[in-house]
Amino acid sequence: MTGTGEHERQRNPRGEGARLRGEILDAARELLAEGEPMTLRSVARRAGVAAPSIYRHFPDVDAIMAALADDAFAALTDVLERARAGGSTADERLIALGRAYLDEAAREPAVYRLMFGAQWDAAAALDVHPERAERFQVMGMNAFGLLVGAVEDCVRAGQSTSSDPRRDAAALWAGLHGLAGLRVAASLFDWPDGIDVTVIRSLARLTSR
Amino acid sequence: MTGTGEHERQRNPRGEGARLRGEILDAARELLAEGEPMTLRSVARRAGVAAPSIYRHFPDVDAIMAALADDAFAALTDVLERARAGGSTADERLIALGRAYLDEAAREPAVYRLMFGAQWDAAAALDVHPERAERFQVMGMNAFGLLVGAVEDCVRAGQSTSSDPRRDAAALWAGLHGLAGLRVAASLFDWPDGIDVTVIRSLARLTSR
DNA sequence: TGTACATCAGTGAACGCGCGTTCACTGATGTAC
DNA sequence: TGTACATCAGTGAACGCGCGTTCACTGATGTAC
Repeated sequence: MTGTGEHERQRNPRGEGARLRGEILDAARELLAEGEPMTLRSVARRAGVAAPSIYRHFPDVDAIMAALADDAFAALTDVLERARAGGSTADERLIALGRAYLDEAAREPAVYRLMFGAQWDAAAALDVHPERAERFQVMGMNAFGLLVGAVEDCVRAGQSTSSDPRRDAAALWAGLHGLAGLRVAASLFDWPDGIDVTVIRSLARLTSR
Repeated sequence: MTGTGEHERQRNPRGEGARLRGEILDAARELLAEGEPMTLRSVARRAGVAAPSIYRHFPDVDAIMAALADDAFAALTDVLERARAGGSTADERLIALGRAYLDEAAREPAVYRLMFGAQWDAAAALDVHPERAERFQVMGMNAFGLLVGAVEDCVRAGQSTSSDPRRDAAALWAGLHGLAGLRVAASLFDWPDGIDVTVIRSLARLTSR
């Protein structure tokens, strides 16, 4: 009994030290989701581990946040790619893509904010961690490429009047990002039903229905 | 000489103690703009004042942030109202309105994030400071009302095909919010020229040009 | 006109706390001989 | 098969620091008599 009543953590067996890494990330995600302050010590506490143990896996708290964002970018890209695969028509697929984006953002709003919330200013991050900033940019562009492709597909199928898919995909990205953010920030606002489809259809210039 | 080389602060004359309140807010705005940590002591330092002096004007740091947001909401509403007054046609006025929103957000992104960035979760804030949360909601709705009105004006003038101005104004709000946020967060992204007008025209369903 | 006093704006020192970081360590477990 | 040793996963105590908050205070200035 250590006095706190919490479960005694079992030390990981020999080859599996990396397991704690995952537990640290889970703990950080929990704190983020609960709006609790994220400090090295709070993460360690939540993970049920002494503070110095964090250093075996991360140089500092920022590295934990970066790892969280990395995972989240991968998950977002994955979700979007799967959404693009479903649906029978181009416009259905584009709408599914947009909704998947919104769902993924809503699933863990705090993590989404970490990715796109300008918590770490892009320009500043480029100075401090150029490789990290570049990786995020690449992952962001991959996701954006899926949007452009989906709009182009709709144009090709005669379901969008877009004359500049890249431009309209950028507008769509802004619309999705704004909707994702405002739905959290202005949760008391009475959002019209189907506002997500309204935004997607308008910005992608879909014609059907 | 106090050793730091900074200007010696002149104490305010008798009736003007409230002056420091403004200086504290300015200091907080500066720190926010620079991305510096905002603590009671850092604000006091920036204002050139001893830490306890803050208490004469604010009970805690959150109250300073709330005052900042209050001012910013007032400024936003003001800017939007003035934008609505200019322009000769309804659609010109709506576009001016949208651009004014974006300009105001870009002027002090950190303050804008304070207003709409879900830094303080609306639902939680409602528990802790009901009157503050309610005031923000009212001010947000005032600003939103201007958007709805501008879309309605365009419909009346035959310049928008919107059949549901409230819905389309909500979509427009999301688009503006997203554009404002992403332009800061993804500043390295190559945003197409005139993306702001593209978003406004699409979401407000403007017909002209 | 002079003076005692109240008020006002702001201070300096002190406190306890949680933080990040360091250090030498512990003790279980796999490995070499 | 037994045993010494290296490695690995994680710890506990300690440090200096900046934080929020309290307290009794200072000293200038307006006000009452």
